[in-house]
Amino acid sequence: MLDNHSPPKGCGPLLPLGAAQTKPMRQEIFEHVRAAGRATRTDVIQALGISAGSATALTAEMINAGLLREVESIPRETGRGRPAVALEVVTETHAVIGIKLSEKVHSAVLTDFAGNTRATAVLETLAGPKQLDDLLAEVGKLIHDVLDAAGTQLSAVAAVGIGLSGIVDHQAGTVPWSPLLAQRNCDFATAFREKFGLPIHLDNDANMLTLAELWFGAGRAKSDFAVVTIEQGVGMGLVIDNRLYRGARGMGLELGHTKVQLDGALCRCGRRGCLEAYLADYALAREAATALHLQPHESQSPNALLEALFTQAKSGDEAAQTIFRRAGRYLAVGLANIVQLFDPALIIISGERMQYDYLYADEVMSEMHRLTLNDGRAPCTVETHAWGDLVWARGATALALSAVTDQAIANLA
Amino acid sequence: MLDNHSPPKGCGPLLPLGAAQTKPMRQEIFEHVRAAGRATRTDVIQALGISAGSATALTAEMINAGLLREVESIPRETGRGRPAVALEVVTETHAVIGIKLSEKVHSAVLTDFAGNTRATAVLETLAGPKQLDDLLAEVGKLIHDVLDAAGTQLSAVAAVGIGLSGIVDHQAGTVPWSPLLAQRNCDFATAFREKFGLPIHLDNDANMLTLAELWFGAGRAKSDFAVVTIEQGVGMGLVIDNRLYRGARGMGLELGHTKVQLDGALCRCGRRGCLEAYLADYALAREAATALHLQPHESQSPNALLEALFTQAKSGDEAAQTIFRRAGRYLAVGLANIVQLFDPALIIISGERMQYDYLYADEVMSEMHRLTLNDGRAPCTVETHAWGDLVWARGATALALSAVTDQAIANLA
DNA sequence: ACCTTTAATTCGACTGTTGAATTTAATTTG
DNA sequence: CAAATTAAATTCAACAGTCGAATTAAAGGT
Repeated sequence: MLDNHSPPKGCGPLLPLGAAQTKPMRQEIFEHVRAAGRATRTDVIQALGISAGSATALTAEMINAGLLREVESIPRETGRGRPAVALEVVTETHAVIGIKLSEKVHSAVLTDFAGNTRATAVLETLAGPKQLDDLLAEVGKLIHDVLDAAGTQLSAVAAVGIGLSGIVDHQAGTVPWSPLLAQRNCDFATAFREKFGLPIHLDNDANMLTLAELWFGAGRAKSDFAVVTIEQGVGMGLVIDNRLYRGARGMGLELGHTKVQLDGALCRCGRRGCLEAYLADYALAREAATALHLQPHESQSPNALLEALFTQAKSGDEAAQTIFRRAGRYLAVGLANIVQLFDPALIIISGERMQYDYLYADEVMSEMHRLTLNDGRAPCTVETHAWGDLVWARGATALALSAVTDQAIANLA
Repeated sequence: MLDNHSPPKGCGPLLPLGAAQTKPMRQEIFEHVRAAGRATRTDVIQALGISAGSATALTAEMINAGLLREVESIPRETGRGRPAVALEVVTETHAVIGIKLSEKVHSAVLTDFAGNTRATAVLETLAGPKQLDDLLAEVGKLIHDVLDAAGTQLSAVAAVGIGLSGIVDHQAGTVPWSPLLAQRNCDFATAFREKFGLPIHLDNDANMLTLAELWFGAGRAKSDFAVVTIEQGVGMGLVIDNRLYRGARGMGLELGHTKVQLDGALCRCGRRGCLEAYLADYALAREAATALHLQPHESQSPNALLEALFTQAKSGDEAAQTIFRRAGRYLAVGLANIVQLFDPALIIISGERMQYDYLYADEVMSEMHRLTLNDGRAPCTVETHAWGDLVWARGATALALSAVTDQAIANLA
């Protein structure tokens, strides 16, 4: 019957599930109010499916703690019964700063606790890798400027979020590699904390942009979507079940370095056939010289080169058009692969390069749909956002904001 | 100051997080005992970090309910203090059947509540699409056989899990498309329930295999890993945080139809450049005829063709070798893309085709590592398992088993 | 026989939540 | 204008889940 001498080896996963992802109810209420901008207790009760008793107790607690407040003037509507009192986030309690660092320009946004932008700042800078100290000095300048613009001081800031391109370890706060930094494996977070004495949250720029979409943009109403950025490189962010997915080992999702062609075009990373080697600025620029019949020594800035290429293509030049057309086709491949692997309901394409409409042309979309299986289901929607750097910085505020929120709620208990 | 007349639009995700993923503690205890095969209360306390009081109360409750039992004969070890009493799952309470349906042979496994295989059955069948009723008749035969072999009857079975290739909607229990079924959009689950009156859990075969690895195989100790299968098609399963990830819209992860070549080889799906068009059986077979200098009318079974091709390649034939070499290189591309996008700690390659060692050759692995960025981190491990159909069926039992477990625990409260 | 050690149990306390009854604040109606 | 009506918010007893300190249980060591 039962053999006690050979103990069973068992079955099922040996590791426990990731730590409880159930937020305390206080936090869910708070976040619902913030997400709605304003909400009555009844709204909260219905949206979260909680009891009225809990709503009263927990909102009272948070009002008491200065996180929420009742809105004085009720936007009076006709209706019987006791009028509902709207709640809103007390915006003044915590401010956060979000910063996007990039090669030529840094940007910063200061938002209040409700996510409203209070001030912005921009800092032109020299391209090329820098020493960590120099980069932090630029960050200091930015913070100073944005505080100035907001009429506040550093002590009012609860946390800072920073996004930069490259390989960023969000959890550790380190930067294994970035085009902005001369050193490898920078301990960015520690250096920042020493210099500014503020909580810091780092992530790569694609994740920042994805957070911006999740918190402020088209992703707010979607629980699963992907964001693709095409600029200096090709980046990607993914939201699964309303959370930013950072990959199993905390590494970014390197869409730009997925292979779309064996022995294909040469990529910055030294490998061949990466998607980015067909789409990124440098990939177009290096073919542009040929199409524009420039001599090798007639150098221009990459941006000017791309501009010229674009006007050339628009005016009907075959060589210029074929560059964009090929880029578009590979973009379609990249998007199709995302659809096949993640099956998101929405893909958002973003980045300054989106002004070149070859990228969101109908041809690209239809090519993408041709390349994907879709058994009768609604095809994946693709949206294009040609947003500026400030949006990335706002995404960085979202990172800081959510950490500050977690902390503020935890302090209640 | 505060402008009450233009209500804030808010920020942050609008949708709540997915339903609570926190299992009741009873269930965590039960699953830990089952995963360990046998565990004392103290083991449980340490592993789950719970209090001794809870352990006593909850194990007592489950012992009382007949889910767990104390193991009589303690495997006596030297040591002081009160000896710990091991707990184990009461295996007899629930049995489940797992079934893998495929083109030429179906297999079934009957396991007890602890996941031990009690009996197996295999049924040869004709290839080609069938009517749902005919397929269900074959399922009936299989169930009958496996019950016979186990010496039980249908009433002892708590649930059935079935895996089949194609596009399977796990949640709805429907099969939008499968090579096994002549109809599209079969409501398989409903038909099954009507015929057998048993709870049924459907999924595609790649997910079944992935579950098998998670419950019984190399994935048990990993929280994040990918499984790639190469057989008639190329399939993929993904475990994120100890859970099977089914894609944002519940569709499988169609690795086989990711594009690795613009305008590439023709795929079964009618599109060009799909990974599967370079790797799957039919892809190799259609080039095999050329390499083996067969006339078009000299048809063989695909399997025989592949065998012949393989021996030809081994004996040094260039044409045959180049077929395998190309397949291997594209496999490397596919694996590299998985690594870039998901960054798993482990990839398991599985399937009968693994007997052809071109696929797990060192060359393929090193090509894959060449194709991936890895900034100083440990490269992704790749394991190869050439397991038979019964493992897939065992994966199907895992699906049924976890559902039955959820139910049994829920019934306690 | 008595101490030490380890396992398991008991039980009071605490937390987070619910739900019914109640209070509050408005509108509508006789 | 007072009473009825309606809806929002509050109060409060109850309950499930969990913890932790004290206790009991079962062994070995001295």
